[in-house]
Amino acid sequence: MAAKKPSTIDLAHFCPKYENAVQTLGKRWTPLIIRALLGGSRRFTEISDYIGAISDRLLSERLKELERAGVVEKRVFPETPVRIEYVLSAKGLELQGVVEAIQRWADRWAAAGEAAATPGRS
Amino acid sequence: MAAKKPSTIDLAHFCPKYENAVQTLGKRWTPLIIRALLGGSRRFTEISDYIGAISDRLLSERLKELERAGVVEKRVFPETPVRIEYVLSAKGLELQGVVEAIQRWADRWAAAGEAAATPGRS
DNA sequence: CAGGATCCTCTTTGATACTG
DNA sequence: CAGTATCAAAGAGGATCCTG
Repeated sequence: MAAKKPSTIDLAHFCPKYENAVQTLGKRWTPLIIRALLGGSRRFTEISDYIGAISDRLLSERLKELERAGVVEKRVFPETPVRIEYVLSAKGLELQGVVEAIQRWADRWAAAGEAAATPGRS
Repeated sequence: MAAKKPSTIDLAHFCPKYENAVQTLGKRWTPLIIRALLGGSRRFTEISDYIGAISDRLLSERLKELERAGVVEKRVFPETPVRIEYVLSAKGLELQGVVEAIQRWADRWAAAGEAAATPGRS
């Protein structure tokens, strides 16, 4: 079993936009980065601290991806030493709805099906 | 650079629920599987056809993960040959909000920042 | 501070083949 | 039909060292 037939069920489904979005947002750390930036512009180290366990390499990589996707903007302040801040673009800000939807779902179903779960804040 | 300071920004942020949800939903193919099942119960092959490029091994793996997470239920009909259908649980059905949020975002920002993009349906 | 460059390891994925 | 088993290749992730 592996052949790809044209499919039996109606395919009013193929949605490159959705798949694209999922691919952009679904990578590891990305949702956390978005969440970190919803609070306003942040510096590299702040985001890193916020997330905690991410490596510099990955954070750098994700930020670049998000920049390319037009979700995040990078602001460079020519001070000394240079200060750099990341902020959500208009496109990025609208992700708040997605983040909230996930949050609501997570809150509602916390521990329902998984381990007893930690009382952790939401 | 790697030290973990208590962080400068306020951390009313640590949210295991959100992270958990993201981890469950963020794996490759999962969002597509959810989407496939929002249309009702589907058989293994139907989901496979719907998604198109997923391998049996992966689909099987994802379905089991989703079952464990309480998002999907497996129905076995003791016919001959046996028929098996997958359907979203109550918990899974509530993911519609998440899917829609992503969908709205994707539609609004299609191709804004990425390649010209295909005209593909949403 | 804000990363870039490397190296190396652990997963994930995708073919393929086989089963009840 | 509905998977499971196996395996090799690809990719993601982490740690470390190094700049401007």
